[in-house]
Amino acid sequence: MLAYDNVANMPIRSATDTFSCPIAISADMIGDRWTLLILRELFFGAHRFENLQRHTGAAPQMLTDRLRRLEKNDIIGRAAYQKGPVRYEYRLTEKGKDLFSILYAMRNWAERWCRDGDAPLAIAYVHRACGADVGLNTVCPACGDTLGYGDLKGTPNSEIQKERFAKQRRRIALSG
Amino acid sequence: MLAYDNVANMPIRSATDTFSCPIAISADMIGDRWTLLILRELFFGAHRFENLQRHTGAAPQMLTDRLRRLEKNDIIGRAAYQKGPVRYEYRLTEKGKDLFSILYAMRNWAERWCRDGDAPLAIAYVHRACGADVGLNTVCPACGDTLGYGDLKGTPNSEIQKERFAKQRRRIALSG
DNA sequence: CACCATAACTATGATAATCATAGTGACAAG
DNA sequence: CTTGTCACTATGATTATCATAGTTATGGTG
Repeated sequence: MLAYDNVANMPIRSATDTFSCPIAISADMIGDRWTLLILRELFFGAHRFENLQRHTGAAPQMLTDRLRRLEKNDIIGRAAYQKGPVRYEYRLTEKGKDLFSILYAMRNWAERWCRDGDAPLAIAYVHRACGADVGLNTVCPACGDTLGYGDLKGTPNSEIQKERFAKQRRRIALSG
Repeated sequence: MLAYDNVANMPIRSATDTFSCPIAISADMIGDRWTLLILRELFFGAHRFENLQRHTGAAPQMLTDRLRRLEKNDIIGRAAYQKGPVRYEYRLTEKGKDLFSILYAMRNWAERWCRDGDAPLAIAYVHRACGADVGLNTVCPACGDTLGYGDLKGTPNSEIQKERFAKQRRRIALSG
């Protein structure tokens, strides 16, 4: 990758000044735990406040704050899905959908480096277009297509899912 | 992508329980602004405490804390580069180098969606192996190779760099 | 009409993280 | 024997996040 000519003599940057660096810009917009978990849930099909809260574990003001920021940055849109008591849902914009590549890279990295031994993948993805298991690749190993939002169909590993629910039950039992 | 069967009835998760979700694991390890900026700097060739501080703008305890965490997660290693007064430097492990795909995806996304009009890219990357400009692709548009750590050579846009230095000087002038 | 349920939040007070700034320790050079 | 370098620690103020409870608007049930 790029190397600085003279690292020592580069000027000091302030934390808030992103200086047009694209990584700093991305980090400002989505570089925090809650935002990433919210985005994961939006990609997985949860669109309502309550469900986002449920699946991420975020406190309501945390969620409100992060949703507002995402909306301000045009990553998600907020729209009423019913009148009566007016209720809103959140959906990824095109700009938001394109964050898929980042989330997918995060998933691939963690599955590659943070799995115990030869445990199965948490979620196996199949390329919709050709039916091939994509494994941990960014490009379909069968047909060579690049993989973006909507190109994959995921099936969570059933053992891991069972574990999830078991843990969940245990915690509720202990705390209740 | 995957859709929940019944989003509403999924159990509540706690914030600290990652439930083997690879995105939650990645988010825990690198999902914060400072960590991402530090990683950027490590990829760009800054390895010493002072330079990381200088380029990220992080306060020293912030930097210390993040470096310790990254070390604990085996993303970076700490090694003495001189005796005399013993001084340490930080370098990416193999696990750390593989984070390139995430940082590169973040760069691509921001350059695609957060640039004013037809402004040039902040940094142009060339595929070392074949010499082609890779643009904003994850796969070399000329030879089709996937692009990983070390495969690219970056050249910062000189106008943007000039702007950086100008802004820097202004801020120093104002605050001093 | 009273009462409960649902969903998208807001309010509150305690705890934890982050901030800017200053200081420390180990040495080397002048 | 003072000054400079570099990798940190210490400190006290500010800000963010936490768990929990409450609010608002409505629809359905008895």
